Amino acid sequence: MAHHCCINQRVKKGLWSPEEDEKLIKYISANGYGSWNSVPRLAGLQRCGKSCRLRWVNYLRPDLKRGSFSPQEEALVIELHRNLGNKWSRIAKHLPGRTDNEVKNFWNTRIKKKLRSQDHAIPHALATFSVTEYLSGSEQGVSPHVLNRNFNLNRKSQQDQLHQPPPIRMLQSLDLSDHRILEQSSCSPSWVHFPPLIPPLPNSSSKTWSPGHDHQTHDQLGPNQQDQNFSMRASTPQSLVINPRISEPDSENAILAPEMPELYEIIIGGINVGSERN
DNA sequence: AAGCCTACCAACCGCAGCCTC
DNA sequence: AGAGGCTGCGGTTGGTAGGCT
Repeated sequence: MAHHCCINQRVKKGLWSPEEDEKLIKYISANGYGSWNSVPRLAGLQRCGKSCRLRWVNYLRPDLKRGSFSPQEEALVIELHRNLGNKWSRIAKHLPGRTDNEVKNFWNTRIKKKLRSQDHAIPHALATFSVTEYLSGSEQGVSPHVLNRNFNLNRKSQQDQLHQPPPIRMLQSLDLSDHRILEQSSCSPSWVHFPPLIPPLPNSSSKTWSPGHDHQTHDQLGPNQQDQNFSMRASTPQSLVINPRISEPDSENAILAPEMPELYEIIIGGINVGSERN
């Protein structure tokens, strides 16, 4: 059955052309998105609204992080999946710049296989030292240096993988059930944080983003992605009204991490012990 | 060089849930 | 209360690139 938004429309399917992307970007840049169903008509696209939304959310959004998952993201995905199951959107909320689709693909293509190949599904690092454990340990004042000793970290190689700025905030959009789950696993959300991939919104009430902040690491982008990034910069105004329906992380409630100097090294070190990245 | 295999990922599909009337 | 519209989510598919034989 055709989706209701596609009924009575001659809609195109399949991959998006650069021209279509450009149209969608231009339209949303100028108007924001209120009703996805009206977007294709108003933007001059022969797509259904659902397809437009998906394209925007998964690919064209300016705050997306492209490129492969970092080891710390991988660790977080594994940990969150352990707690949340296949709740990709909820997992993705904890990974700024990543979409549910991206997380899902990442899980299905990489982690699942990796875990399967390593008896009992848990990478060495997480089997012996999970994010949760570290986090709860940190709260109890366990020195990262002690942990570093245990994992025999190679700081140089870790630094090479760290293309992230210092940690700032994470789990800022946790809902209550997420909090409960993390509490059950003795993990305090206030300690789970991650380098920001997009500039934090100025405040929670203004639903705007500024494409002027270009945080993408261009050398990680494929040619098509670079083109699209270029398009974004070329055509996007300084601010854009985002549909209020889309829930933004609540900056008011965002928990700023006080300091987490070596979390990355610890997680990365652990992961590198148990598995190699490709 | 050609064919096959595998990994990856963009996009689609169908359903559930929310909202409005 | 319930019907219809819409959005978001999770599962799945299909195309493509790269490696191997």
